[in-house]
Amino acid sequence: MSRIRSHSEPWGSIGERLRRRGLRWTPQRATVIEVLAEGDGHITAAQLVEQCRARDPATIPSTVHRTLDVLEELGLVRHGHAADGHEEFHVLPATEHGHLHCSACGASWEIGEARAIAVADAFRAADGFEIDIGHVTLVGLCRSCAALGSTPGRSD
Amino acid sequence: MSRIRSHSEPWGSIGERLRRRGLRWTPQRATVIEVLAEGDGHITAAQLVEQCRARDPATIPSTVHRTLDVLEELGLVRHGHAADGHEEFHVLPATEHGHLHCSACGASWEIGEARAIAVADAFRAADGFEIDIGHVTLVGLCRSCAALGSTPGRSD
DNA sequence: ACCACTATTGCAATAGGTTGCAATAACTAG
DNA sequence: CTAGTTATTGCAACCTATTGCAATAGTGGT
Repeated sequence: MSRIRSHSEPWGSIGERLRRRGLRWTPQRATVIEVLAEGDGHITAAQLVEQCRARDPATIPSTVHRTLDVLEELGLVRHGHAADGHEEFHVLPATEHGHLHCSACGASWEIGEARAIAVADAFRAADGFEIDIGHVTLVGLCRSCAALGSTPGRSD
Repeated sequence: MSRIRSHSEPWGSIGERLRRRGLRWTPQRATVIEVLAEGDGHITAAQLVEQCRARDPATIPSTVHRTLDVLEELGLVRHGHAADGHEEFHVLPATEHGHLHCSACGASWEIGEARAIAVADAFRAADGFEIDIGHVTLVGLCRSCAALGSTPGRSD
């Protein structure tokens, strides 16, 4: 059995998947993937570099970035953008979901699959647009900040 | 009458508005505002720097960025994020609107006030979230790319 | 008109991420 | 198991955007 907590199935055979495409299985990539497999499915490149360094102090940022590019091509991660526009990565498999950010109190949270699909359906019906709801973090005011009449800040 | 094409009213008295707040009216700020007032209401900081240089080759990027911060505090511009997360500025006054970007063909376009309000209403009703629809560019597949079964690229 | 005050500028230094390239090492074939 | 091929790495140079600070120059008061 796998020793990793989650997403265990698709991660186990990555070495083979890489080799089948003429790519290579390296210790650096193994480190990146270990960290990704143990995380909660959301991570920024900077956080990933930091966590890789905990395992291998020789970790080089550019290698991590390039590994993420490769993993995205393989379909194992997808990048999105946080409220401030910075790149963040979603580790797959993940259910369809979205991110909301309150620009007044700075809170961020997710909307579940049902809501995400409802939003996507609404766009598809109205514009014929097949929205990738998870790609960007939607910004606005949360219920309580809106009720308080808070003004949007510049948290991003 | 004003010589500028659009947004003429709020821009005329900026010098006074700045001074009333203890801020100053400088030639550099005048250059930035001239360019903003003549544009179409959407601009990135880099584009703004470039256009300011056409008028004043001595334009310094950091000055432009800081001027934009001031104008945002005054409520004359609002920043948002393009599909790739880069900052872009909306010149006010502007009607509520949103931006869509197709990750397959790279096209970007706007959704009008009616659709923007409909989206905002839907979020308010479902989540109590007061979405700032114009803040981020929504990414996905346009009608024709979706119909062709295009795969999302990495244009961002 | 001048002065004092201080917001603003311009520059230099910094930070963060990206890119080019020679050296390394993973992989495949024999 | 060995050797050749070439993907990948690590480093350094680079680029864009941000920040600190001394010098400059708008402003309001006299």
